[in-house]
Amino acid sequence: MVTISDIAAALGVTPSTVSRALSGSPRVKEETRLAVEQMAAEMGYERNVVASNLRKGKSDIVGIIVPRIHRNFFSNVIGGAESILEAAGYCVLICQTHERLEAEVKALRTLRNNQVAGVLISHAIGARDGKHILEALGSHIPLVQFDRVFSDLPGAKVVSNNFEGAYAATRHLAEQGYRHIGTLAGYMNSEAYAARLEGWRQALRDCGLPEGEVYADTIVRETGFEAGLKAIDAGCDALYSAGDFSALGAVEAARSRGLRIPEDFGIVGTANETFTSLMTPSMSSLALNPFEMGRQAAQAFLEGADGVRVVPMELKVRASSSRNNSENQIPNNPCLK
Amino acid sequence: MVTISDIAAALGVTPSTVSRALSGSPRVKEETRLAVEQMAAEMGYERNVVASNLRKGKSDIVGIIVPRIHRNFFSNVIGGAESILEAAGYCVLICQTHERLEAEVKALRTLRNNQVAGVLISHAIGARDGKHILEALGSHIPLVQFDRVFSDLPGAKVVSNNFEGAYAATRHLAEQGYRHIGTLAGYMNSEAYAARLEGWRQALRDCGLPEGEVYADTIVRETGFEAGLKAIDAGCDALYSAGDFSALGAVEAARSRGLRIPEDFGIVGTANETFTSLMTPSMSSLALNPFEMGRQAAQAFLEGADGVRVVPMELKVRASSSRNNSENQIPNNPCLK
DNA sequence: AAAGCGCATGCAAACGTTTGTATTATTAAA
DNA sequence: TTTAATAATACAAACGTTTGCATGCGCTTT
Repeated sequence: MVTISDIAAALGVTPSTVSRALSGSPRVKEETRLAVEQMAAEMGYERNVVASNLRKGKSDIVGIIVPRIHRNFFSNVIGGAESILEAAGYCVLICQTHERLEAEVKALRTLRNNQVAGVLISHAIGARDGKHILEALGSHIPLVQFDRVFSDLPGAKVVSNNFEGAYAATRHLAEQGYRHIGTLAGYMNSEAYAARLEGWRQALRDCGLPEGEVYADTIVRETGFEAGLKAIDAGCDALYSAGDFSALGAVEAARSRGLRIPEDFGIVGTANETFTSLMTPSMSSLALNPFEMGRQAAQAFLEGADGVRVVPMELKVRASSSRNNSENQIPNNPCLK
Repeated sequence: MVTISDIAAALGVTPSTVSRALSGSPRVKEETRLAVEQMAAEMGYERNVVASNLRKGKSDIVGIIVPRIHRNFFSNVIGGAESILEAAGYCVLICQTHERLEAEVKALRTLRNNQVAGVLISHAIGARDGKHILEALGSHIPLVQFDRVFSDLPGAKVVSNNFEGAYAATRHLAEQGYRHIGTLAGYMNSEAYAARLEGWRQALRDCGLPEGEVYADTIVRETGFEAGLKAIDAGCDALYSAGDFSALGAVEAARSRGLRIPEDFGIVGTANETFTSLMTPSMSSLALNPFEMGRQAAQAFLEGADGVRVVPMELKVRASSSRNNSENQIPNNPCLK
């Protein structure tokens, strides 16, 4: 491997001059810089980033910690963050926690030990608060949280307008003539899920509908199925689900009870997973905007800005909630596109 | 940050002894090791891996380069590799190429500059051969290729039994009584797709069916739709598709021509994407075993072994190819479970 | 008792870069 | 022409770890 010393020797200058020339310091003559650059190219020099990182005390790596990369949402966040970070000369190191707190702590340790320039994180369900996070990461590495955030942690946060989104979804169900709208809620230690629950609740109130059933901690297909059965037996004719997989379970529950969708039973999920548009009937879903959230998180890191950024959600109306009862339409639903 | 020198000073020994103690060298007394470990824990020491990497000339990072992380296949490969590598004390750095050769080359450069311990890669469609790869990565970093491999590159390779899998899928269609079976093939510069094409061809021969239509370079939904229309117009009553998304497109094409699935038109995709089991009718698919491929790739890296490892595929028979024409069943199809 | 050996540790040089300070060459001002 | 100021480069010390070689000590062997 060719080093700056090799280049320096070849040109009869010192390594420091070469270093400065290559990093664009104004302390070298233009002529020298050109000579250095040409020689570097000629000799096939590439900067040893490990040495550089050691000396500078930080690297050009940004860590991204997510529960699972194969979730559409997270892989798109990563894509969005990557698009910004790559352009800014960073490379990204991706860690999965599989929803386990220990894995999250371990990932933070690993990133700290690698002296990453910053960390973008969406917490594992297993994480209850921000204490461990700060302890594991230390306080001098910039931290940006997205989607699943802890308000007690410092640094920037990027979230969806979960309240407004769930409100719009629920209101849409009401417009379609459903009158007994329950919800498949997520984990209540997550602010995002809590906000969706409140949005659902508020929409019911505003539409003059009775309080609906809440089925908490239903995130996956299986629990969605079970909760779906319970909801149907309790008399629900529609569900707003805070997740798509649980919504899918509920669809199967409705089918197993012989209900037609959307005629007898309506459903709106959340996250706009790929399968929602491919299944039959296609499923309405409250889409997050993960790519934009990733972009915003990366921007927040680059700018070193604190504060909360809100990325709007968008309701994708599909077959599972489209009864077309136009007489029930509530005009001017602001969130409905 | 506390360093080994701090620990050494606190104990009245030298940094070298501390270093040896912490890395489990047999050259320190058991007693000393204990004292060092206790002091390290007490002072909250954590090894500076950047410095360590610089000195050792390599890191504990393994790079994984894939076209897109959100593809089910790749995210599962990553999961499999992670499960092995993490246990072995490595952490993984994931890079996406978005199917672009330049991005692949850039990722390899980045990994090399970070002195990763090894690279696991599945090539971008844009990559034509292994020349650029070796040039960008250098020759002293172990390289393991999976799924999309170039035989002209050194190092281990992990592939599916594409020929046998496609053979089984096609034969299954023949068993179900389909008589005019075309194929939606992938890109022919990929050995995996080429092998699937041959498996399809061989199955037709062995089943005494006429040569079928080949629609190459159809990988995505749109091209699958167009090729599907052509296939139907050409008289096909079934398709083996080398991808699931193109198979989905073909399903939509059949629908648009008023054909019933599976009664009038049969289809088997490849990859077993999530949506295949969720759509209606559910789609048969030739499942890859990505998690196992990831495990094998990681193992190959750890063992430093060259050679090719073959991971078997599994045909998932679902509604899109199930006419239940039992009189046409070919007994003892070895690949059919 | 001297020589030989093995064990535990110390010493010091690396790994390749960055950067504060010192030095020299160049130009401008007096 | 001398002096001051500035530009360009050189010098050298870091960053924290690892590791070959040297050292010293206590023990066995002849």
